[in-house]
Amino acid sequence: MPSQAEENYLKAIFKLSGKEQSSVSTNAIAEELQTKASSVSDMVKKLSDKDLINYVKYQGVSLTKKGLSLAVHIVRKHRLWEVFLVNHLNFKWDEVHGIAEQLEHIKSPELVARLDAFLEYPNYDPHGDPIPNAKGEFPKSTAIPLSELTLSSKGKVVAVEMDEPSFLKYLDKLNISIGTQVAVLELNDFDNSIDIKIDNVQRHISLDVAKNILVNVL
Amino acid sequence: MPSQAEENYLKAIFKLSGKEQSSVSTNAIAEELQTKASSVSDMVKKLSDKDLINYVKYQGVSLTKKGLSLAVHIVRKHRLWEVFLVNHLNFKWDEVHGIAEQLEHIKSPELVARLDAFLEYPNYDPHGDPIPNAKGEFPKSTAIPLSELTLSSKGKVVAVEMDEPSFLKYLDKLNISIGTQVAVLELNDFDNSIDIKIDNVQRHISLDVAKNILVNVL
DNA sequence: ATATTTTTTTAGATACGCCTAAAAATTATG
DNA sequence: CATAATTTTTAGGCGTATCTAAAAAAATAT
Repeated sequence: MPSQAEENYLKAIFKLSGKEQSSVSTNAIAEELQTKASSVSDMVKKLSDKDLINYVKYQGVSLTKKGLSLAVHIVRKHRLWEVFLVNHLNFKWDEVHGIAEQLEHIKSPELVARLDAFLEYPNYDPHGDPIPNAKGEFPKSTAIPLSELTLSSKGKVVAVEMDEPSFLKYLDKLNISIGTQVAVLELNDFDNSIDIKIDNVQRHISLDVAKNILVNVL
Repeated sequence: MPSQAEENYLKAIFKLSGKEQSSVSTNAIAEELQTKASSVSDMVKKLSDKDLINYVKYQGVSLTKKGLSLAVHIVRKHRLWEVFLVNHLNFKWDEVHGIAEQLEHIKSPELVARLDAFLEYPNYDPHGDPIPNAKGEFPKSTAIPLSELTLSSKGKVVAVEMDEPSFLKYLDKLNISIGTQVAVLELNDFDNSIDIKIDNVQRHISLDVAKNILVNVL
């Protein structure tokens, strides 16, 4: 049974690997987990011994089948708990990440199954992130980053890809939440910022922000 | 902030101290936590340094005000989660202890407050154990062990004082649950066992079992 | 292609929480 | 009350997870 620290490493590697599950560097993991590269080197050796990651010295790491399955299951628990916190305990979307980080380590398959049922098998968490099912399969998505919308096209916000409370509060201020419709008014070449219309109000957002907002093209 | 291990020690000391919060021996703690006396000696020193327990070598330990407050708060979390698991996730009363042992260590005062509200401020957990409020105050109780009922008196089961699944399943088999009415038919002096009537069926229970069932005299 | 910079690993240390074995203190017994 | 039995503590060790500092490897630049 993986320790809490091990689980956090697996989750970080999963997150950093992205869709293509590409190789991840020691430094990137250290940055993600706010720790030192030397600590990562140590841990990576252990995870490799346990056959949870593929690791060749100086060449980064990737998850094995076993490691991937574990990582996905932790993500599943994290997101299910977030749904519970927001939908049933009335937390706001920017308040739940830290608590879910703790809850995701609770070990009880039965609990996960019953929580999932209690929540009525949600497909997305409060940030619009997909929740893998018990088999580890993610719901299909056709969402693209807002930053890739073309001029004068429209989109509906379906997810945000950053959990930092400050970012989420910023979106609240802009009146952007899951379901919000946006229209692209202007693409500014010089800094790649975008002018958008929300609820008939014009807003200006940076590339960094636009990259972290996922939309379905309308 | 106390570690998970420290919290478990505080909880064990609280439990063993009983109502009068009397002094607890190293060995008793080791037994309760299924660990070695030497480990307890180590930990007890640390908790004493942190001013969470009173500790004089070779003379057992007791909780300080600070330690007591922490212990009560952990008990509060444990029991609130048990209510959630049974009332909302449909677990049976013998299935929740282990899961609650994990959940009780989640650190978020806001979560506890909201969970409490969601559960509608319960006073008792699924085993009938009292749930302290946010201030750490326990609901008053006039319950006594079934073993202290007098001949031909009646009582209503309000709590059971043992979490072991095997014990709880045994009670299920006897048709004893919270709310069950029992009448004392016979007190057997030789082994202190008791004959009781439940739902018009006669049952025979040992002193050990009777001690762990709390009743209100009717 | 050699030197410099960056990344990664190793070496050695620390805190935590546990263990076994042995010593010390306390309690029980003849 | 002295000796035996029990309880508790200490001493020393181990695994986990972290760190700093130094060495090694890889990537970059001149």
